[in-house]
Amino acid sequence: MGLNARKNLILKSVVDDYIGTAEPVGSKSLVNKYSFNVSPATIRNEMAELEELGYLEQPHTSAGRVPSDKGYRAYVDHLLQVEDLPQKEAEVIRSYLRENMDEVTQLIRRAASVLSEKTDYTSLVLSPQYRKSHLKQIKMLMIEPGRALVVVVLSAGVVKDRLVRIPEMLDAQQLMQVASAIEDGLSGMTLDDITLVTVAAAARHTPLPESLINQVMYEAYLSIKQADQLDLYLDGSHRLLAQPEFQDVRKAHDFLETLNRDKLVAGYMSELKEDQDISHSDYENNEELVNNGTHIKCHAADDPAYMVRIGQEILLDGLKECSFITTSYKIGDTVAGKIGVIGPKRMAYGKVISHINFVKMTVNEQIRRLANGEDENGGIV
Amino acid sequence: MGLNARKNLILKSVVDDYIGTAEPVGSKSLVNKYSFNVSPATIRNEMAELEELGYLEQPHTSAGRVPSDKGYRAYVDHLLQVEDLPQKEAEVIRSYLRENMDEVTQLIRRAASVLSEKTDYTSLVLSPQYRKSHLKQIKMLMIEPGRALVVVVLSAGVVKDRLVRIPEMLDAQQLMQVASAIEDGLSGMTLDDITLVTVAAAARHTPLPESLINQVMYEAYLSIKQADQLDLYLDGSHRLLAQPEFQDVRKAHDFLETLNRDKLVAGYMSELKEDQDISHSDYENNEELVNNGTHIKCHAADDPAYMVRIGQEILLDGLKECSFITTSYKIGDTVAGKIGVIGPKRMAYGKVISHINFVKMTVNEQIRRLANGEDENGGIV
DNA sequence: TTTAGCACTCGCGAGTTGTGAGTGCTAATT
DNA sequence: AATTAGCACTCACAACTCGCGAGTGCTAAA
Repeated sequence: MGLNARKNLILKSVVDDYIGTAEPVGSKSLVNKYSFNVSPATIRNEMAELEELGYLEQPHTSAGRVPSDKGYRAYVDHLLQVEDLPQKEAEVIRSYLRENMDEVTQLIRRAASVLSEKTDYTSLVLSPQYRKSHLKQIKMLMIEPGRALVVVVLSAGVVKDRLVRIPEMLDAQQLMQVASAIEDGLSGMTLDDITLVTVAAAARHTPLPESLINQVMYEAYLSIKQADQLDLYLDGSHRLLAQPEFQDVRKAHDFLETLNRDKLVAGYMSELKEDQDISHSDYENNEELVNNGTHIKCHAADDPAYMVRIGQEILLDGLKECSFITTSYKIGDTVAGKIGVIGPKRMAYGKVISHINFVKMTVNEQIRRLANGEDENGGIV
Repeated sequence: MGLNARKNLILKSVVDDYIGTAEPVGSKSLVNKYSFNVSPATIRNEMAELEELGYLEQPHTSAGRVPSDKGYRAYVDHLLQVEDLPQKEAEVIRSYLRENMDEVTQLIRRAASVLSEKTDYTSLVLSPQYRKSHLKQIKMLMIEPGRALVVVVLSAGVVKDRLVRIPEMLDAQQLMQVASAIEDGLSGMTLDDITLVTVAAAARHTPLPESLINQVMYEAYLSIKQADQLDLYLDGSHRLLAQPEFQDVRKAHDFLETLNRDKLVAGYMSELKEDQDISHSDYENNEELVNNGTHIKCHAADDPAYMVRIGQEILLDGLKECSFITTSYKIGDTVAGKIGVIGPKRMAYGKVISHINFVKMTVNEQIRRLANGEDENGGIV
């Protein structure tokens, strides 16, 4: 199932053109715009074959042709060369992500915002998952009788906290005792491994009566568990309404409705795996195209590793008319959240990928900075 | 500029009908549906007069008529009787807002979500503003050398915190010293009154060298200032796309674009005043309608106090085709955030108002519970 | 004051037609 | 064998017409 060079070129041109115009592209206009040195008739024959092979489809007889999901897939996997971001653009983004930045949450929000703005599509950012992180500290701070702040510090250098109620008769001294008992018992464990039982066991190493401890212990447990809650940040959801494929309000409605179901989307995103099928195949130098039609390719060259889902490959119902490009950012070694851009299948893949890669790199860099306590200019404070 | 009883009835019927159908309503269908005991011709004459007075308008000659902003205003101010929520519906909402609730933020989010779902419009909830609250405590908790958590406790019983960097050489002991010096100097002041100067003055009551203190002091200041940051929660923005007035994608786009500008919308909402012009006027018992055409009425009977902005009265550009109903909820005595529903001008005012009132009451109630440490069933823990 | 009657208006949907960009097929050309 | 000119055909789309229906305002009679 290989394609010759000319078919590749035609396929690429069709996709490029369709990305630009959103109009079915025909043989004649193709010849005009891309200065092939063959006649429209030849292109026609080739296009007919491409259609037979499943890379193109016709909305109706005697309109031009439109890429199929498979066509987009081939385009993304083999025909697209991703360029680096222009220096100037890169600088703008970098400085926006550096300025006055002191919390991971804020960084992530800005990443979403800048991605959406620069690509003109909708961006999605998933907060990091801490399930595999280790608990480093757990402190409890008395706010007033009956209320305390539980502070959970994780190995990745991340701090989460939560306001809780505690028994009125517990004083600050006693609260600290319980907290440090729990900390002693749990520190070093991963969040996944901490259960109500382990917390209870740890808390029991205290001279205080159980009646006092129980509630504190339970709240501590909840606070720890809450630390790895997934948050989703969405930005620029209005932008897709400007795309011609969403002129139909019903589609726009369904799209937005799906996106607004945070938990569903967050769950889906967190399940996405990058390390799927990285066989670069024997495709090379635009000479031959190999595609088994189902595999999802991922560019694993470590740094610019992104993943593209096209159309039906997206398992969320309202988004099957879209393409979704994601990549992971890291806190520490393993903990990672995801950054993504969603747009029409007809999206400007090259542009989006280069932006998403750059944002991912900058976010990683910046997170490292925040953790190491460097200031905005890279020096140590 | 009074209206007689029949004109009022006609106006009310027109608005009711238009709310239901989104179609211009004509004299004949009006007579059919609402069993007036006069002929269409009479209604026509009355409607013509209502148009002359500015309460109705015609999209084009020989279509039916549609309420003008002024018409909606009269409807809302004088013709609408707001009913209480059915017991059953109320119970559903109340239990949803009570279940597993332990943070104000979570409560507010749920309030937005339930409001949007039950009304089928878009809801907006503004976090409380703490500018007038007093600082009660400020604690600093050492996380690791060079990093600390600043915890700010306000009079309303609200706790905010923020992760900051501090000089590496500062130890836990010293950090506490600085923190308690600042707390001593500032506690009792309102957030509005705290400035960099007052913080600096407070921090100076410490034996530590200035070089160490300065950064800590500055971070403390920022943390305090950040505590009264406005947050906006938006829910159900897709729902308005189902309304016929947003079939035009451009309108939908503009609407969403405006709503997505959090800071703009939050700023606008926070400026909204309820205590504007409460002259109930001499209108009574559907006998006479008085309206100066510009004033914005507000129902100030303390508990169900809401405010309605219609069309042009909304000062945000993308929302001038909408109506916006807001009310305030309270934390403690003075600190308040806002709850709002935005929909087409043709919105089901009665339904929305009764929902918003109930949600507001329940939120108030629930906040009191959270602050007093009562559990979900109303008992003391 | 109300209403019947009437001429008038105008959006809307259905039907018609022309145009243009596209197609596939075939036969001639390279 | 691959390419291309030529041609008949298809089909979405925009423009136009036309009739219908629901609405109007006005006038004159009840």
